[in-house]
Amino acid sequence: MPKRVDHEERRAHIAEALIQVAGRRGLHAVGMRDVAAEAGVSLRLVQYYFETKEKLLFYGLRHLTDRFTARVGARVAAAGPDPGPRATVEALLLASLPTDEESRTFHLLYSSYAILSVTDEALAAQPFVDQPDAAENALTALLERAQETGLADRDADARTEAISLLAMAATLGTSVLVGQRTPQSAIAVLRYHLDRVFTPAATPERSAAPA
Amino acid sequence: MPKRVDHEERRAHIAEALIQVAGRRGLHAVGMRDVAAEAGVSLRLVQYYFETKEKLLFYGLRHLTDRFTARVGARVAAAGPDPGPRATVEALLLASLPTDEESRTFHLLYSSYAILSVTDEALAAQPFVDQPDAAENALTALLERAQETGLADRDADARTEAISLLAMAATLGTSVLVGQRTPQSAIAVLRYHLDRVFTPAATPERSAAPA
DNA sequence: ACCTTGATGATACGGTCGTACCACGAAGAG
DNA sequence: CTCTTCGTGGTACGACCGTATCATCAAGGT
Repeated sequence: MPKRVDHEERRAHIAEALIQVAGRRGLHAVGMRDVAAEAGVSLRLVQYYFETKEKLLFYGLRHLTDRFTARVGARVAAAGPDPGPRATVEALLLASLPTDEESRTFHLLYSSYAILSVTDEALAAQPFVDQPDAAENALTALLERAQETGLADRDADARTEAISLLAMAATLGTSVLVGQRTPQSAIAVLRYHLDRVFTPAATPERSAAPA
Repeated sequence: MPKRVDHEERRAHIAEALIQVAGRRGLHAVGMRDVAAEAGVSLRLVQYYFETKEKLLFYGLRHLTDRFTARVGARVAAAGPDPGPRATVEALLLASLPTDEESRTFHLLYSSYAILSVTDEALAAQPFVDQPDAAENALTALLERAQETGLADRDADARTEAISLLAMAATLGTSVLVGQRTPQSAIAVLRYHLDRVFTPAATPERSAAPA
């Protein structure tokens, strides 16, 4: 057999090129030739590793969400060992705001895919629809745990608050993306609601509330 | 001179066709020939009344926002003569949710335009960027007025709450659009926050608070 | 009556896009 | 050594898209 190549690595490299060029010119404007040029390979190779453009786009979406999930996880981990629920939730929400180039690209492309999926049933059947559900469940669990330990308002509805926080983070992110709002003002809005849901109480590290 | 035609009426008709076909197949997929066929005119006429596709798209955006503004106004007016601030705000927010075909199309296309504007500077310079600001200011004023009359929580920050409500309505609308959430659950989330901001107090029609 | 001018139709042109086709190199298997 | 097979390049094809061109019709003004 001739020289064997790691197909998965190649696909990841090409998908990365797709994300880069799509982040600059928009997902709608990217062609196979653009991706090939960005990846530094020939058009034929893009066809070789992804038979069709549709499959390239699907793989690109998967790659995008995987990378972003890892990024959010790293941000949460960077919040420190065993952080309080508030710090965890804040890290989670703020990580999704388009504050740097990578998160900006993610936000733009994820939104583009979501809009595309409304009129493209093949895309709507892709896995990224349950990604928001996972975030919602995780955030709900965090809030419920905070309520049980007395760190969050017990009168609040955890799931509704989780949905609300994620919904706000999404639109605020878009507002930042289109230049209507600054990242700082978006963060301020989110903190406003975190202050409302989380009771000031003791320091987050302490578990016992002083009554 | 030959038969004179109302250009503005023609443009509105063609723009309507653009909105219809874009609502079905997606804004990215619409071509001039599709618009011509939907409007029942020849391709040449679309070129005649809009010299270029870019101008057609710009006009379509304007037409879309105008129609939607009128729709929201009608919804608010339908809330009854001199309704309470809560009823007005609720009508405002619920009118933007994609609950029927027209609002669904609006939400899809407005989002498409917004995403396009991130990578298309000519589109970013279009007027629709200040539309959200107007809604934000109007909603802020409504909340402040409610606070002054004792109908809303005075400890809340009116502008932040206005931003939050609009942000939630936007993302919740998108969630409904992609089929992730039902309109009812979206409405429930919005009502949850309205219940929080607006004090139960007296009936909205009465102006004097009992305390 | 004629001529100007706005409105409309049919069609052609250049470009781009996704995909298909064909050919060649290179590396292990026999 | 040769042959099979994976990887790769170059290029052509057919379709579509936005735009431009040419021609025709119709309705007033003079």
